[in-house]
Amino acid sequence: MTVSRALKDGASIAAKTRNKIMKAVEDLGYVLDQSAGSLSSKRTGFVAVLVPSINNSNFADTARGLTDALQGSGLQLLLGYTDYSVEKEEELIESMLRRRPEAIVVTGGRHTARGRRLLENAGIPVIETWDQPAKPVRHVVGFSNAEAAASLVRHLHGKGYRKIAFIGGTTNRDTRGADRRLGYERAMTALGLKDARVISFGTPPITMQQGGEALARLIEQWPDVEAAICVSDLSAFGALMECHRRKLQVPKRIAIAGFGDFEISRCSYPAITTVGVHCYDIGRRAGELLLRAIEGERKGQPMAAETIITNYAVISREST
Amino acid sequence: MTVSRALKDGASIAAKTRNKIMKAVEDLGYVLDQSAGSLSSKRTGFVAVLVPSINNSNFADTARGLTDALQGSGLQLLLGYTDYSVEKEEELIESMLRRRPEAIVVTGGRHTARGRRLLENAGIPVIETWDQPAKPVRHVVGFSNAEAAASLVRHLHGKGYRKIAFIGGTTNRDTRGADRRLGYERAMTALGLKDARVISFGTPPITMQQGGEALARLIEQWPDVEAAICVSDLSAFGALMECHRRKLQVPKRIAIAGFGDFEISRCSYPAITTVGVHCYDIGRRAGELLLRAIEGERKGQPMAAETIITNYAVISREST
DNA sequence: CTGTTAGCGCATTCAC
DNA sequence: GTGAATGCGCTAACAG
Repeated sequence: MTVSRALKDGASIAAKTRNKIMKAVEDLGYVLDQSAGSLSSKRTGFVAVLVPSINNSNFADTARGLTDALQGSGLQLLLGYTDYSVEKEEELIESMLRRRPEAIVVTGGRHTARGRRLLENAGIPVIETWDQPAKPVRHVVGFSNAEAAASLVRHLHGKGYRKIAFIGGTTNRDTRGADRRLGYERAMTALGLKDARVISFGTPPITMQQGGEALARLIEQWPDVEAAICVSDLSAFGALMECHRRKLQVPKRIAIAGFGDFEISRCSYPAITTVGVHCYDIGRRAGELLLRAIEGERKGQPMAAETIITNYAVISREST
Repeated sequence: MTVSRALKDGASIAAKTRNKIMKAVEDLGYVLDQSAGSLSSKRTGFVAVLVPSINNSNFADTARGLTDALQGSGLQLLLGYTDYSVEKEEELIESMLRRRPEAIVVTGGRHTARGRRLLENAGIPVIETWDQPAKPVRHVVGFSNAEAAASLVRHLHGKGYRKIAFIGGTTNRDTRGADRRLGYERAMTALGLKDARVISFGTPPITMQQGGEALARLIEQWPDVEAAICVSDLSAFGALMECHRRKLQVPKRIAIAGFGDFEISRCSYPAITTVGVHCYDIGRRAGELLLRAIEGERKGQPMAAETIITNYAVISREST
């Protein structure tokens, strides 16, 4: 018991005893066993985080925001990749819960029925991010992808563009991508622009290269198109480079816009108009929310459900 | 005990008993507690993985390769970000070991003295990746960054370039970046090109934007430069876009090359010459190696140290 | 195929 | 400031 205390921080131990213990620890190469500690104390120090993917995506920034927020709290991320599938998400929720995380962060508000049930009954704080679900499980840190995309449509409309197309993936697996398309369609209708031009190409998340190929199709199918909104900056960049190859002037001949404000859209030439969505902040604020929620649980005073809507803004650049 | 068995896969349980148990599990919303299981069975099912960063970097691909390799093995990644610092790495090694991972994967062969000691005494398989250490702790999956960079220099030399510059970060924190610069310098000397032109700009990992700014400096300092090798594709892309802005023709006026074969170098216009390094495969093969090593440990037959050198190759594209 | 016993390595709780 | 007893929830090992 004395050793256990010596290895904690805020315990009262005689300096002499502590030194003796520390020397033994050093000599033996002793390392605390946290699984045993967790079992006994009922605190695992884990936070489960489920993201669709971590490669070339905004979610990497969100994960970093979370990591930073949890810095020094003694909590550790348990990261899982759903690969944009709610079925995979369900499996992951279950396997994560076996590790007894003290909170769980998921991406989006769509889950399988069982996945949702698992979340609801987990007995730990749940945070849904990157979305604004109609019926959240509990806490939310996100924004409406549909509304964000709509605001981009209105922005382009305000600049005089009328024949505006949307480039996205073929399925609705990427629910945020699907929401963006929905927002595009609604905004077009609301503006009296009847002929929505949607190119669906590639399994989400669509790559730079697929963005380029989609642009080729777009030009072929609707040669009179004036502007293309891409489901993400990566595909927008691919589309932009395809324009370079085809000697289509951007934005003179065709305007290109993306979504997400990746570094690439800031640095590319021309720089790409996009919707900035504060990926890092979503993680950061989710982390802060979660710290308060865990604190509440430990004290036996569960936190009331909280919804944080993060900002987004159209960032107008040279490509439109 | 019967319940415990019913929830495993390969146990012999009467179908009737199993159904009864499963029903109770469903009704109660029971979820196994794996920390308790780990304590008892001495298998945590964790694999610790330390990478410098996961944002916009090759390491995200390596992590994905590892994830894929471990798919279905029941092992779960415990990911940590060292932020390119060996001190942070040391801390992370220690905190990871408290979780009793069954293996640990680190990036690079440079560690603090204590970090190395912790790895050596951990009593689990250790894999160093992304490097070819002179004295590995145990297993290695990587390649020589210096040699890879040197081969790029020789490639450019073969194409007729002589005034070849190197753009990298200011410090040696990014040891792989530092190795690449070293390889560049050695190769220049070996080719009889005495005047190495090194631009050090920005804290590693250097961003697209910093790549652009570094190019501006390069042109200013050595207007006669013929080719620039950038420490990574991201900075190469930034440099390329800066050339666009300054109306410097690539590769006519100046050639640009990167490192890492990110998607961006394939898709940008002009496409960027780079060194392909199989990031995903490093993870994948580390994962496979680690599965064998863990299997060996469980059987009490530790695996002999193994070194897997992964391929790299100069990929010549339009930018040179 | 099912059940009993024991113990994994800690932290909680209480006694001194 | 230190220590003894106890149990966290599971699985290994063995018995039946």
